Amino acid sequence: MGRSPCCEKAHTNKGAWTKDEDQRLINYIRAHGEGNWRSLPKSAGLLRCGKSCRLRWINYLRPDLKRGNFSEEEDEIIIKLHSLLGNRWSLIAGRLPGRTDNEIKNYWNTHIKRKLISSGVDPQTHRPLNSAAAAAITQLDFRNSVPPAPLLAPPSKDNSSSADDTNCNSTTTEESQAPPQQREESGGDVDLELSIGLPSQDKYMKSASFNSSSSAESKSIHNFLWPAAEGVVAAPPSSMCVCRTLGFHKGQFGNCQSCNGLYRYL
DNA sequence: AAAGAGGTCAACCGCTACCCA
DNA sequence: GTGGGTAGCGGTTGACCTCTT
Repeated sequence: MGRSPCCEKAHTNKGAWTKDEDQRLINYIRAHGEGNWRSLPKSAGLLRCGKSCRLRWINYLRPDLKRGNFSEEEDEIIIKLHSLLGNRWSLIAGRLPGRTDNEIKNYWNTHIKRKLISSGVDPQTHRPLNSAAAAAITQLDFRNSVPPAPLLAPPSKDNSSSADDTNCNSTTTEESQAPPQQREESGGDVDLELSIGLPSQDKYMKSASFNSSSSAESKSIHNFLWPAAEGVVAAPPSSMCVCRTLGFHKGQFGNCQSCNGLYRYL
């Protein structure tokens, strides 16, 4: 029962990669490009599972990887994005050029979590630790009713659950990965105003979240991340653009009145 | 110096979404 | 519309490293 394994485990190496294996993989990808991971090991002369090759390349060998310590700025970005996206490491990584989802995930678990805890912030809810219990309860409530404010919405201190929010709503089916509720009253919290650029949208276009049909999860991510960078026109899949009801007309470009992002209403 | 504890991170695993015939 | 193959994701593991006693 179940699927056949992605490779013949009896004939594949596991564990740490050797320099020779790395070099073979690098050489092969330089010559043929990424993709077709299943057949790559054989073609490259590697006794590895395709999955393993892909991971090794993406997380370690890719030439555009930054590696090295995370800067304070990166820390802040990760914290902000995590507060909005939860454990969507690949999406978070997409906003940090040169960083991989695995790297960020590890960094989060080993450094940032601790940093937040030591500063009295719950790393899951991003709320002050002493109100974590209350936050958990509120979060459940929010999933059923009150959505969080969108990512780039102008700070609105007095309308935490306005009608606009209802249109740009965000729900998720994944309990453990639900974006924590935006806090509107927690003064000492992490500043959520995110003013970083969008280096590339390719990743989002390709990501499962964006390609999937209009799930609530997709709406959430689109709503948070799609607003275009300066000079960039974003054209989110129509099924996801929950903001279009807020002032767009079909075929037009414009700013979402709720999240202030640049959209095209398809 | 040695041993144990704790931290780090590369790699693996299992699941899901997507693509295409 | 369906099912198989594939890619990608997030969680977990375990080997290795560093620190502490």
